[in-house]
Amino acid sequence: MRSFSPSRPQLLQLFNLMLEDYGRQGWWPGETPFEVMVGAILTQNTAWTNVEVAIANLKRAGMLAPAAIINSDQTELAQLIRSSGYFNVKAERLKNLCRFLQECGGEGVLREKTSQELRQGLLSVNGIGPETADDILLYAFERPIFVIDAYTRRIFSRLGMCNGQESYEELRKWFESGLGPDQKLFNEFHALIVRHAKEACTTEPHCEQCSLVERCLLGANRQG
DNA sequence: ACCCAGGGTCATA
DNA sequence: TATGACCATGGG
Repeated sequence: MRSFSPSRPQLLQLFNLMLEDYGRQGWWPGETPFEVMVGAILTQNTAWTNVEVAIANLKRAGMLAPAAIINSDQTELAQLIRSSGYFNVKAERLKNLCRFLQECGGEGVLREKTSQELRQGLLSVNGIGPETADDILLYAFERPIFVIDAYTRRIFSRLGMCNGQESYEELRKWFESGLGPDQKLFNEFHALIVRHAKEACTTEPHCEQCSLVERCLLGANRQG
């Protein structure tokens, strides 16, 4: 079992192939950084379509703001986000996020912090784990942090580039050092991974209509 | 009826 | 450190 170590050209090749197939994804779907943060928590292990309903409910109720969420009744908040699943857990997590933002002095103050400080702060919030923290860092604070998720593991396992057992940090560090700090690239790359996983590289053991592996290998051979 | 979805926490060994 | 239980709705 090899460690995860695809070459930089391989990664860029893969990125370009997916970009040709799907085009730009325009992530994250959300009008404000705060909406992105809320979405990051609500979409935990949940289909995005279910989250859209929940966010629409929050907007309609005037609840899509830190102060409103902090001051809301948790049971009431949970009902608004019911469609996103785990609603009791997530209602508490939203409150935890908002308290964190408030305690830190607000979004503007956080924007002055380094990515490492910000990441540690987010991870200290109960209910925000590595992936949610990195969603927020990349898509709400526009930091060059590469998001790892189950889709990333699935796709790179099928490409034979990893064994699927690597730790979150191991994979993240590899992408970040391999690609260099490039927020725009990380943004589009992760979005394309999600798109490709849903569209072609599904839970079926092999993706029939997915020619990515072959095309990626062809590209690699052509170059070396 | 079953599986999956843009995870994370907590208890246990 | 590494599993397993738990959280829960909605679509295929």
